[in-house]
Amino acid sequence: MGKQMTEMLKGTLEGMVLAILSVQPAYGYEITARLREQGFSDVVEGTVYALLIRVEQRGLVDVEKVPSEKGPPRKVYTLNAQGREYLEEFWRTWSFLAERLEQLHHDEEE
Amino acid sequence: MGKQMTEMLKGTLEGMVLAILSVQPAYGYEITARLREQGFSDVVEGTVYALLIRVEQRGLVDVEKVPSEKGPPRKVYTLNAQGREYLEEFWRTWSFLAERLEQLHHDEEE
DNA sequence: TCCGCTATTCAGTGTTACTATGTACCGGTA
DNA sequence: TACCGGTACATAGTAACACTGAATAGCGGA
Repeated sequence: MGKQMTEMLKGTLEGMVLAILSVQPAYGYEITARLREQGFSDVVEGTVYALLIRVEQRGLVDVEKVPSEKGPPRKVYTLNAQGREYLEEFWRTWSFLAERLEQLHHDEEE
Repeated sequence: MGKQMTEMLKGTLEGMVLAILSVQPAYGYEITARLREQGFSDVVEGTVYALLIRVEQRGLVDVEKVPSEKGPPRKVYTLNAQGREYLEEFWRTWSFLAERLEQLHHDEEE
């Protein structure tokens, strides 16, 4: 991944993680692995953990410690009602931006 | 506009400005006004000027001073060959991100 | 015992957009 | 002449966020 992607992820990575959590609860290491599998190859643990702490402090997710067979206990995050509201707002913002960008891309090719 | 949009613009605003310049040359004040008209209501001059200086220093645009009837001389920016390459890369990055987000949005609604 | 994988944490850095303010040029008007 | 509003650019300071790099810790297998 390049610098452009790094900058573009600012403001969208958070929404992506919340969207992942809206499908089903997950923990940091797992979320990171999933993102990397989907092509975001240099999203690293540190980034996701910091993000999870932020959304937790803002009250968008609930946390539960679950023991793991393979290592230290996992912190499993669940999207709560406030998080769902915030996620909806995220999609609205994203859609607005995506529409304008589509328009720009289209204009450019004429 | 909210905080979400502010964060999302990091990494996309630059591409948007370059896309505007790829259609036709323009100057800072004009670009700002156009963005604001299109709904990016709190993009301010200072932001765009700083961005234009950055892309100029990276050699993505050419600059020409043009006298104005209504005020101080305008700095008219034109996208050059290197800028076009960079813009193509921007669109590739954007498309990749947009596809994954569409997928996430879709998954979420099942 | 040591290594590799799982899993979390944290201090430090760089980039970017916004805030707030200042400078400067011009035309119109009182 | 003096002032004001609109045009146009510049810049120091701040906040937010993703990445770097390193540390800690638990578990199983060679």
